Amino acid sequence: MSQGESGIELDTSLGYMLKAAASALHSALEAVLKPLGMTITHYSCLELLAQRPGLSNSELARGTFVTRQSMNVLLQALERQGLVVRPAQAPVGRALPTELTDRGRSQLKVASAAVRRVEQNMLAGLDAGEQEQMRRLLTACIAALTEPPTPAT
Amino acid sequence: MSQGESGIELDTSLGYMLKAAASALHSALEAVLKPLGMTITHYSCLELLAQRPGLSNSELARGTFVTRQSMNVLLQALERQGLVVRPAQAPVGRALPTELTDRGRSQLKVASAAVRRVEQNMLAGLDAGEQEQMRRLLTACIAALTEPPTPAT
DNA sequence: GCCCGTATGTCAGACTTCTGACATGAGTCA
DNA sequence: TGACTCATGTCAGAAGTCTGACATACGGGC
Repeated sequence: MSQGESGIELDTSLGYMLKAAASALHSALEAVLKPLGMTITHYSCLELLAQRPGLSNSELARGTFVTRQSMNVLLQALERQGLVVRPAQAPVGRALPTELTDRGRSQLKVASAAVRRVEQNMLAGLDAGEQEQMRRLLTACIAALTEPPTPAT
Repeated sequence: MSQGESGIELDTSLGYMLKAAASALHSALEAVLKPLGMTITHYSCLELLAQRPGLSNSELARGTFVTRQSMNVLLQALERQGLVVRPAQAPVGRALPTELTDRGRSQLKVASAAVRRVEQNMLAGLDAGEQEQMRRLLTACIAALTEPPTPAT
């Protein structure tokens, strides 16, 4: 069980554990959203639009961690289903501000409740202090990965 | 900026932050592995085999968080490239124990070093205590998501 | 012994996301 | 004004992963 010290120790590697946690969350979300006829990206897009109405295709893509091409495909589907609307012409530049329809808002309401239950379940064993600590740690990781590779101080 | 209190607050949602962190890590890993001609799943498979030689297709799939069908496609490719080997016949049951070849080990060595650098960069701002705390928190989240949905105590 | 449930390996097709490419519009600067 | 850069929307094709299905092998209960 211990013959490869040159590699990364999977059982304690935070990178691996981060992937494991994200994967577990992904599966749990998929399980509750599937009965509602929604995918995770589908839900994420609606949730994002509810909190920040008028986001463009590219902005939605960044917020849901997919490419703008993928988001474009999804938005066209959501538009066909009457869940979101986009103006035929851009008011400024090329960006098309997207808005939720009543139908989109009502679908989101059900999904959002289900997602919130999953998140609360995930955090059931953590008190407020631990949750705040976790926010701190994740924020630090994101910043370190996003910012310049290795800024020599 | 604040008109939707019915949904999940994205800026503080640990579910969203978890996804953001995993996405940032994914991008960073992709960036260092691509020049080596490897994908993340490709690398994960090799790393897993280095630490636990003889894992079967299904076990590798679980360890890398993909389906066994996807892992099967990958394993066939790795076999063609001479990075892993599998016996033609199963020694017991149907499971085929997979092993790294010398070529696989040598490719992994380079990739593993690059991945370790990314992980260390991610954790650069965290001391040993904070890293241990993060392990605890992530483990708790995984357990809560994996175990029974909501066991009433 | 025999049936059944579970786990595995594998093939085939569909779906999702990605990469590559192109055109449009805004801003900067000479 | 004109050239350049950057961001955006969109189309087309490629790559990766998933779902569905089937055959095989082990183990338990009858």
